[in-house]
Amino acid sequence: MAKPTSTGSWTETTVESLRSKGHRNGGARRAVIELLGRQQCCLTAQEIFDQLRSEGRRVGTASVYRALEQLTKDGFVQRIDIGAGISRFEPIHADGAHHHHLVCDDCGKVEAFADDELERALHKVEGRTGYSVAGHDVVLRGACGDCASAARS
Amino acid sequence: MAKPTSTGSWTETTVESLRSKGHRNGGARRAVIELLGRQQCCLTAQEIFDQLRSEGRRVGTASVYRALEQLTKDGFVQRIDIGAGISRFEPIHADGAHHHHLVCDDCGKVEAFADDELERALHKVEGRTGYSVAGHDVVLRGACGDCASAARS
DNA sequence: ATACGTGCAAAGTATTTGCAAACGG
DNA sequence: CCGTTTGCAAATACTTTGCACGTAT
Repeated sequence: MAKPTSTGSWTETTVESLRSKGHRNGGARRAVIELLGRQQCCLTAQEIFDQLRSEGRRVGTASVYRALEQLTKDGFVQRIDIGAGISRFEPIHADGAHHHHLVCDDCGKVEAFADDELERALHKVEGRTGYSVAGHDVVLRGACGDCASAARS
Repeated sequence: MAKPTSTGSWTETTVESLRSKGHRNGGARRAVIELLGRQQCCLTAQEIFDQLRSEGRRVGTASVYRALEQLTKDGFVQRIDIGAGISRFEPIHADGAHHHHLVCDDCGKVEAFADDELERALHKVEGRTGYSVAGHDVVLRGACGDCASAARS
């Protein structure tokens, strides 16, 4: 369970990689990258904006969206669509470790889970599709423990 | 392979079930249900609206959205979030047969695929989550055959 | 100094809501 | 008849775009 994830590595790799592509290291995008690097799971654009504001940074929503779009296009961030009209974003770690999401339809809570057998099954299917599959996304929807017992009582 | 799926059954079951819950059988929702029942894969709300209009029905977008929301809540329709801000909808068939989606990042094409091993792996994981899982959704993203070869040339 | 990056405000889309009229049972 | 359902239009929510200014290199 305790995974030796060097917390800062994604942040550093990402910043360095952008730099080597000739991008500058401006405040807003840097702040977005650093915030994402600290997260364990996905955040909405609004959450990122609010968090940065509450840290005192005078960022604009546009910069957050622009940074996320660029990071997604360059393969550093995965965009996850769970509910209609709200996108969530999380870092893609270089070591290939990744997880999927478990959503409570009731309270809206989002949690992560990982499963090797599922990954293997996905990988097999991907080879059969005729597509050049770049990524996948699995969402399980249902009632979380709390909401399920609340409903039962 | 040949499964005796009586094509109209989902439509009928859904209408009947709504009726038994005391809902009426008005024109707009009925039209949405019938259209969905004829589909093999998912449609966007806009596609449903356009299709109904082109058939000469004077439906409003609101009715389409309201019908879809109700059908989703009652478990007759699955909502699928592929791209940001666009939801897609497809009937949930009673026999449990269902498929997942393959999306081309390039041209936006959406196709369906099904895989038993993947379903088994999902089912196993679902039991371990602590959630009461109501449904799942898998999306594979990448370049379809056409777009991949176009990029290569 | 010179582009790239940024913040603000306005625009653009997808979806939801308010309400009076239409309609099914 | 009565209450659900509907269509329209206005409102909302999230995201994108235009533009002048700031800032890293």
